[in-house]
Amino acid sequence: MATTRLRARKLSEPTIARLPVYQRIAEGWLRRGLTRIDSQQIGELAGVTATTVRRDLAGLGTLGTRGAGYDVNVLSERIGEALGHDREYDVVVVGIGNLGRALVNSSNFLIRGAQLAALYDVDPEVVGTEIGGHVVRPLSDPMVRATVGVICVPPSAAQEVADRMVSADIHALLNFSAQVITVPLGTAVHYVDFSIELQILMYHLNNGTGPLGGGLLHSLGIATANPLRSS
Amino acid sequence: MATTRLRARKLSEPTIARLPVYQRIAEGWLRRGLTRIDSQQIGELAGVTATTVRRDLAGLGTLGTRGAGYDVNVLSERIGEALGHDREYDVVVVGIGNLGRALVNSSNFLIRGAQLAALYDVDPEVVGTEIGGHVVRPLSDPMVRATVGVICVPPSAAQEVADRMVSADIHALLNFSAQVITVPLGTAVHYVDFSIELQILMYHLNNGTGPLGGGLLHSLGIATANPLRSS
DNA sequence: GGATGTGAAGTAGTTCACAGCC
DNA sequence: GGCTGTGAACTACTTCACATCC
Repeated sequence: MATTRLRARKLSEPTIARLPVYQRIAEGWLRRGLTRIDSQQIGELAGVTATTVRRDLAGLGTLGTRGAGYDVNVLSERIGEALGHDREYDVVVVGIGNLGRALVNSSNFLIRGAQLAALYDVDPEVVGTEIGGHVVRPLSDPMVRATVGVICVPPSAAQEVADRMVSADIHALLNFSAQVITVPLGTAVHYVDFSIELQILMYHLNNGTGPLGGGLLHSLGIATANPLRSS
Repeated sequence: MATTRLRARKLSEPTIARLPVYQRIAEGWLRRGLTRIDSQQIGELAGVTATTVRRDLAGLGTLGTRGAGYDVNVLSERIGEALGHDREYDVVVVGIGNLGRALVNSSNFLIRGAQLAALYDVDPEVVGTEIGGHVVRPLSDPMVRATVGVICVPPSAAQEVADRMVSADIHALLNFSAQVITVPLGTAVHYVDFSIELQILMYHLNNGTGPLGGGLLHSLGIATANPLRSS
């Protein structure tokens, strides 16, 4: 076997969450014409220590050069490989309100192998309109084949939409509704909840602790989302 | 000193991120007319173990009843206190595109003490229109007094907006733009990045690991956002 | 010289297992 | 009997410190 492919050393969950940030930083430097970066610089931009950066990157194999840091091109490429960006992921979005529209139109959402497969909504005003190069379909239509389902509907409709997606053999859901949903084992649900971020910020404001207070040098920010398992 | 008020046992970061979820669960039961819940049930709904739930809640003082679980009313109230929901937080939102609109109109964003103070945008088409009961102001206007600033502008404008907010004495920022920003020490920045959630999902899809694979019983979901410190 | 990559140490968070109370 | 609250054990992640290589 070649030594290059399949270095599937399994990455830790915190590492996986940081890699996209490092990649974005690398691309930023690339755009500005810079070719090398060191762990110290990445760390400052990402808000973590240089050691953490090095350990995270070491998990992808040897990709730095002792004494000279990392080549931003190599860096970006290897992170992409590790995260599986060389594959294509078909994404369906259900619920084309402001949020759904924001996601579809964002230059930052459907990237890195993720491509839009279809849009659905129930509102007759919205169905038939074209957004992001796709005509919005009625939710009553059969659901197209896809790998990832994005739920942007009001809480009351979230479970039903999730059920439809699971029936359509979609086993990775991104749920933006403030609604805990239940799915069969083997289906992954990631929750994105803006209000939780806000609440965490409020807690720290209220307590003078954490990222706010003067104390800490590297204010490690906090992530949120919430998981679920099946019944 | 009284034993009740100011049980400021400092909570761990993961705990803080889970409390809003527990609270939402409690309110869901309340709405359905149920009055008691146990750690097992909360855990199943939140996607964590019962032990974790109990340890999290123990941090708020004694609020359960041995043998009988938790009173959902008390639960919701105490979590609210712990997170500082009894105070009011003025929020300004800059960038009233689809995302800004989605946030302001969401029934889930400006809750629990957070209240909208002002909206800003640069687009003359948008300035002057009314959204969520507030007239959108031009960004050139002086920034109102507020506790939290929400950044929903394109990446290229993010740093400038952040600078404006910091000048206006806003020290807690929620950044939805895919742009790493720099702020003085003492200012907290939380990043919300949809694409990172999607990328984490893609990683797991690609590796059959984590929340997806059959193995784990409680698929612990993963949070994202990213922190930063100053220069 | 300078920055990576990594054993070893330290810290934080989770899970076990059970005593304590209703 | 049942479920909470918690010391003790364990696991995971981070940080230190330095040998290693360019």
